[in-house]
Amino acid sequence: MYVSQLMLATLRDTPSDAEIISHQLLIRGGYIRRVGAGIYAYLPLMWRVLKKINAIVKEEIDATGALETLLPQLQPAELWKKSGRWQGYTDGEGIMFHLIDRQGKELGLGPTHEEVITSLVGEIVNSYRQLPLTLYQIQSKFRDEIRPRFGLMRGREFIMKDAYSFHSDEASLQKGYASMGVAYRKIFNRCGLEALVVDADSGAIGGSASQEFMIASETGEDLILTSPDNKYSANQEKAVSVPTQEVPLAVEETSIIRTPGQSTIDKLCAENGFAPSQIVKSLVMLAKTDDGHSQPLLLCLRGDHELNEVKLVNAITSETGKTVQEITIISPKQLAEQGLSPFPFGYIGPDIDDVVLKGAKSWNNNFLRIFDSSVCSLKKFICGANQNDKHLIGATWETVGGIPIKTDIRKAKSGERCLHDPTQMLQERRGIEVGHIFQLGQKYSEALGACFTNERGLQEPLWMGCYGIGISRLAQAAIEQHHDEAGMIWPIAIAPFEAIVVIANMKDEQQKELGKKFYNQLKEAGVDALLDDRDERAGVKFKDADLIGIPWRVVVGRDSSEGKVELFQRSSRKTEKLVTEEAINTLISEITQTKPID
RNA sequence: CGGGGCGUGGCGCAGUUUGGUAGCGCGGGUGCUUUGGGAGCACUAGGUCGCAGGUUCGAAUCCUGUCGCCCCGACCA
Repeated sequence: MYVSQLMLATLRDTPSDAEIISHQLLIRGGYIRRVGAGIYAYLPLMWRVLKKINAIVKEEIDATGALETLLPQLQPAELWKKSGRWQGYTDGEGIMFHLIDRQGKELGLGPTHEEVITSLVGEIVNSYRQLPLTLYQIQSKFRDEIRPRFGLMRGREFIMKDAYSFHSDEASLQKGYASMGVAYRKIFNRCGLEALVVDADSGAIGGSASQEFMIASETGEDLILTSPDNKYSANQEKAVSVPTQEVPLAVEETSIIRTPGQSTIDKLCAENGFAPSQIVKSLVMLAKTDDGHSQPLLLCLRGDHELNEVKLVNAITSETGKTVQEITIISPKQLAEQGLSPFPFGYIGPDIDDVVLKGAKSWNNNFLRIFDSSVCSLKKFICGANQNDKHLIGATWETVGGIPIKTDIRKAKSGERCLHDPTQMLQERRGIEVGHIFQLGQKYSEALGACFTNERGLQEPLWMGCYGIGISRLAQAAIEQHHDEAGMIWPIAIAPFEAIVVIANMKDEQQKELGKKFYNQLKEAGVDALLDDRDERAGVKFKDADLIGIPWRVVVGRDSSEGKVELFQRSSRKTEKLVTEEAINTLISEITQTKPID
């Protein structure tokens, strides 16, 4: 490919709406253009990168025995109603774009494909003899993100590889899940990326075991906790730890103290010399469930801990059997709307009476009380006295009415001890989620009636796994991980071109001729080469080559009269002057070395 | 959804406070010079200032509405 034919559109200025470096470089390098919020066009350079990633993904996923398909993006609502996800995905914070067609039928634009694939396989597969079976596809997905950002990182339309496996029993599912995990490691490896595997919450997709593949990056939206021995790593949403020891409260009697204006943990501690770990923090929140009910929550945590909303949602689900759509803090305004008297915010205790909810217009009339495990082990503590400007000091769980539901709803954080080895402390890093694998179990097959006949001749819902890779996100994450001041530095396996031949001065016939000859030889050797034949100054061409991140650059310039060219490696910035033949041989062997052996 | 900010040639921005009929840099085109790290000079094209109303002799500028986009937050009372 000649650069003059490439529609290369590099920008000198950094676009004002791009926040992170990878996003800026993608736009400056002419890889993508924004079409709308969270909607991007992949320009020719980008499409080449995506195709290279796709090829690697296909090879590795094919190698697991999976079959490639292409499923519809436009999906009837009734499928989603069957699985029970329509409401959650379209109401409130729902993420699915949806519409009504001219017949008045509801349709959704696929954010994921469990429903379609499950009902499809359920229709086609009848017997355990046809299992296991894995199908996958690479295509655009649509998600109406609350807030699209960072270019391709969180777009509303993005490219994803999704695979679904079907099994006749759990053991087979676990085997399939494991082999997909191995394939994922190979994929990220081959793409030249350092990926971390972490335990994860399965979130809206559901299911049991689940792991995420993270590209370590400061700009990542996820917080990861790892142990120094690397035996434990988890997304903070899921992470567990041994809480730090609390400061014991040396108080004999239970008493009420006046604490005006001390409605926060910080103020309370500052005024009275308390330690945050001696305080029981009581939060009142509201959970909207998929059956349309609003359930008030009373949550207790140690003063030095933070609520993990993901764990909370899971706790509510396992306690009530209902799916939580949304959790919000209860505001004075909401209380007024419910016709309730104001709560003593900032002074609420674990034993606040359900009476305060009596007469609520649309809420349940009792609190669902969930206490974090670590708060429950406090012998004596300080908590709100359920009256404005008053706290209870020296309280015990007996004096505040005992412990209702006790579970883990706390965020683990760095510096806390690991469960598997208490001598190790958790460390924090940020990551970009590029892959996620789940053992779904029978959740979807049950809901959609996708059954097979098992060895005993009985009908049984299919055992399922699902496995995603964000292709377009992965491409951008690669830049986040590989760049310098001058621009991108693509890992060679996913670079749009492997080498660029720069003719320094197009007016010099000798350079021009040698450059083209060199380029043609590279092409013949199977190298993905680019020839910069533009009538630009050499400096411009160097800047562009650096910016768009081509791994190897060959400069045919002033030394061409002696039959010499310059070989430049983008990643190491090393330059070598070589005679033409030697340069070609060196380059070809460097490039073919890094290609996988088929 | 809450808070903040921004919409002015293709891109990045100034001008808005104090209304007077639009400017700078980059980019584009032409010509000459230059030719190894985003060249120089000259000429040139390109904008009904997001959109719709209103105020005014006169609106990019003031008022009202509306649309779009960006950033922060949406968890500790």
